[in-house]
Amino acid sequence: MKIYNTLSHQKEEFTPIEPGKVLMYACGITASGDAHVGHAYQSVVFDMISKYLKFRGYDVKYVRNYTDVDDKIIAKAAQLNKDPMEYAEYIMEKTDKELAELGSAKPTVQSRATESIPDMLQFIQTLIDKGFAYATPEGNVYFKVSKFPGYGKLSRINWSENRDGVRKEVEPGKLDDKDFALWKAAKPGEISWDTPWGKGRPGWHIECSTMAMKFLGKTIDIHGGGRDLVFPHHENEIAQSEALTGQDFSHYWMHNGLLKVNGQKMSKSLNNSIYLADLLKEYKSDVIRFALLRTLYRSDINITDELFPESEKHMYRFYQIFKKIQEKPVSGQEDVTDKYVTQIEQDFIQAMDDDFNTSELFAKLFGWMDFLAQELANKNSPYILSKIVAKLKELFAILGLLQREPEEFLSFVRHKYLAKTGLSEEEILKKIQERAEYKKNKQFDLADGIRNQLAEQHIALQDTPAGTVWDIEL
RNA sequence: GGCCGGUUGGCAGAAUGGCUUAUGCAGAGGACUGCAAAUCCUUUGAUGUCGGUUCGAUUCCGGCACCGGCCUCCA
Repeated sequence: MKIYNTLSHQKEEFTPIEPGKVLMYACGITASGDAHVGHAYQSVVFDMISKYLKFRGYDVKYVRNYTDVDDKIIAKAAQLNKDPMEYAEYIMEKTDKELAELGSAKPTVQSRATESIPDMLQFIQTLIDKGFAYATPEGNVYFKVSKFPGYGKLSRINWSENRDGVRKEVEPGKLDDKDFALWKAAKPGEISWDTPWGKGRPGWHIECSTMAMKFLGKTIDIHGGGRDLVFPHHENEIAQSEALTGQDFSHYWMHNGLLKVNGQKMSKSLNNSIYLADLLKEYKSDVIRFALLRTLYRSDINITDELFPESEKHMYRFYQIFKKIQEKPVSGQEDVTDKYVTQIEQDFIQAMDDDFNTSELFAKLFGWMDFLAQELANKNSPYILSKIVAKLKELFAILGLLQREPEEFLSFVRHKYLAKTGLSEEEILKKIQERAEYKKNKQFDLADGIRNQLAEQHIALQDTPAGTVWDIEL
């Protein structure tokens, strides 16, 4: 299988360090606020990757961290007049719940920065001993970037020609403005840990390197995160890790794209975030995951007003097809069905093996769904449709899609829209009865009047051989 | 200013040195229907620009234009 490696800027054949095993680390969330859809994207992408690798037979160890101490958390907690650790704890619990509802499995190890402080201190001390880092009288410890020749290999940043845009922030004791903090001295009253350099707390980058090595080893197979982390976070992780061990930190670097809202970058500073909790109130996880995975994981996604509704429409149709198949008496031939099922799995693997090409996969999914719909209409279908559905459910569990009871999904959506119209099911059924009378008397104008009136409220009436039924109009 | 990425039909979004450039939405036509809707079937429509390499380029290379990201907290 092929994986796009940010280090080489191209797709590479994936070869793990140890055959059959994958060591993967993905940078998670700083617990400084509610999770937004960007966090959801990262979680969905790496969840999918780890599940697919497992499906392909790898023994996957996937570590994902929470940053539970940093400037933002301290600032936010102070603003709320809360203890920073308690505040971080609250955010992490909330986020865990939301991500679970989103359908992302817990990583093999979910680590927290504050649980690995001694490991970080040792990491930093070794860097100092090796001459890669220095402590300042203020109690900060910086990594000496000029000592690490490979600096910039991930982000291809070129310091000698990159002076203009750099923030010239005064940090006393820092020898070179490209050096970055491994350890930060605590301001009076701030949360801190005792160290040989004074009271302080970790710099941002050190925790990921430390935890990746602690749980996975000196060299790992895949390291990932959002693309906004390439520089400086991942570049700095490489520098400090490889300075420490003298070996490659990670063989493959994978970065998911970023989210935009109506064409504008979504960021903390612009304050235009869409929060996961709000999204989950409105949409089932299938809808969100489908929307996020329709494009390649490396691409940016622009969230428009149509993105989630359109995705919901597709999922509604898919579950409707599944439901009809559920209700259909089972018939068909094993051998013919098995052949089709095998083909589905082959096509699935072919798309996913190509750097997790979910876009191509969904193109095929639409084809499979069309096929099911066709065969559903075919009275003499030679296929055992429920068996095909079972295979689709098995495969799409990897993406966290189509796992629900169809009726659960359908009625959720139906009731959501019904609530918006203010109509009850009883009222609609009454109107259908009323209209049936008009129809019987061939008073089509009056019958159509009722139908149009309901249509305005996005309730569609459908005259079927079995009578008139209603459905929401998405 | 530096680095990176992008520019595919009305929109979204894959792929590819030639064979029909996916898929979804929208549009068109049809089946079905009292008429519709839903559903199903069929279908129109695109590779920013200028050069180069090549028998042949949307695809490879280079210039240009435009857009975006990063260089500062960020998934």
